[in-house]
Amino acid sequence: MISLDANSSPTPEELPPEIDGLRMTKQRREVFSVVLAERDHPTANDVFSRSQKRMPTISLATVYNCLEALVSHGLVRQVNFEREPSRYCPNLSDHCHFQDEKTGTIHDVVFKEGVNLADFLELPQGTEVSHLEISLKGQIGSN
Amino acid sequence: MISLDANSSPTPEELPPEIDGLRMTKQRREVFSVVLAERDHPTANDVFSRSQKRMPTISLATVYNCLEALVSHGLVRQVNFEREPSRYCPNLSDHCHFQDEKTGTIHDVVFKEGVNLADFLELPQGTEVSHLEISLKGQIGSN
DNA sequence: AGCAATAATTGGAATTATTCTAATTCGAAG
DNA sequence: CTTCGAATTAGAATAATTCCAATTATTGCT
Ligand SMILES: [Mn+2]
Ligand SMILES: [Mn+2]
Ligand SMILES: [Zn+2]
Ligand SMILES: [Zn+2]
Repeated sequence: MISLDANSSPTPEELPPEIDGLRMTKQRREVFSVVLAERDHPTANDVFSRSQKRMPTISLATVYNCLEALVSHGLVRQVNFEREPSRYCPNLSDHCHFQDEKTGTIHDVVFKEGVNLADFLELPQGTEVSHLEISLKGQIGSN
Repeated sequence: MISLDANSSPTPEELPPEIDGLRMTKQRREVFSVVLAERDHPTANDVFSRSQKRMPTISLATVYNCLEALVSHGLVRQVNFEREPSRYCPNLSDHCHFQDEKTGTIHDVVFKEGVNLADFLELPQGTEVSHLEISLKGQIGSN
């Protein structure tokens, strides 16, 4: 289990050689550590440029490959806002996303204690939900 | 106010020359009537091919332009599932979307009586939500 | 260690939904 | 009827993402 402490995210070297059955290659560790390092929901391109600092030879294709591997193994979440480029989120707890229309900044939003989906949606009974995405946009109360 | 009765949607000719301050050109009426005709959440391309039946000279660019005009005037909703092409929905009531992973079919899902956003989300106080999108994927209980 | 098999990485090309551009056409208003 | 801003059009451009084929790295044997 990877620590998500706000003030100390693992360097690539600190990540184990395998997580959850996923082989952690040098590139995957780099990409994962970049996603873990900041909670700003970077795009693939953001991850690419940040990764290049430590690993100048990494390619954008590899960043996409690594992100896809991490997402499909449940280590990272992919976040979408309308037709904008996908963003990546290291927060695996149940949450959704709010984008400040002024700045573009994305904030994690958690569900209130003990609420669950079926409680507020009129879902056709027997429905098995495998994926849920809630995206909000608006303004932060600034006054 | 446009009728949304399941079994009689307006033909282009039946639509007025202006709705809500939006000038309804021949093409906009055609596109709007196509979106109103079926509740299957067509993509821009779907709308294009359906429109071409009645109006063979309409262009894809125009379909995009018309959909954009209709969406920004609140007459049609734009619906997104992850990175898939946008879809368009004539249902203006408060609802969200469920996509059957088997068939790709999209179903409208309504909120239970009297629930409201702030009731289940831990939103930073003072937040003004201007846009909300909830997208679900999964399987319909088939047994 | 040496070797074969397998998986990951890479640069560049391809894909594709959508947007842009510049020219033409339309239509409301006078 | 003319004018003029708005809408439509065909086609080019854009941009995020995926694909491809070649190279490189890693794993699992002997
Ligand atoms: Mn997702
Ligand atoms: Mn929307
Ligand atoms: Zn998040
Ligand atoms: Zn809908």
